[in-house]
Amino acid sequence: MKKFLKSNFFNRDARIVAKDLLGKYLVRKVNGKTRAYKIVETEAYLGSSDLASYARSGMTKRNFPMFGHPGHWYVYFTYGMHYMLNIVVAPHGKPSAVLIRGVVGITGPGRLTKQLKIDKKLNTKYSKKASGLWIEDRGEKVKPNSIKKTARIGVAYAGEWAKKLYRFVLTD
DNA sequence: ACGATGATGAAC
DNA sequence: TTCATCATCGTA
Repeated sequence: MKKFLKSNFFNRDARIVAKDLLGKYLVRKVNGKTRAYKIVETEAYLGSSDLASYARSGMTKRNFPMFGHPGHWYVYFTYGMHYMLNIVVAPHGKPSAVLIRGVVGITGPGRLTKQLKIDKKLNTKYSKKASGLWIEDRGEKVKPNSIKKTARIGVAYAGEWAKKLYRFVLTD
């Protein structure tokens, strides 16, 4: 049973979406080949008050997709080398997103985008088959006690926000 | 464990 | 113009 995740799934609090994405499948179609990757690591980034989020200092040329509609991809370039894959969540106008950090077999957000050939061409595209990148629920149950909550990675500068347990990892 | 990498945006 | 960053790879 495959169920395509629509915008109503993403139109919720970033923390809820981040947790619910564990065990779902990121599906990538490139050059006619379709592959599915089980999501095992995510991070939630909240609105403009979240000091760890790029939305912290208002809208910029890079972060504007976060202000768009839930269910759109937000791909940004960082450290001059890596693309990061996020899905825009929460109601329209509230700049939040979920960073997809890892899937089964691929650890790390930069490696994920490299292996799946994800770059800025997908930025602001809607998560659907026609975009070549979408998310499916394949009916797999996730046990609540197999979800680990930790602090987010690489955000030590964010004061109190750095301590919040907004990273979700599927441990089995 | 540490430096190089080098786009983007903020602070100066 | 300088500095730090939602990371990763090479070298040690």
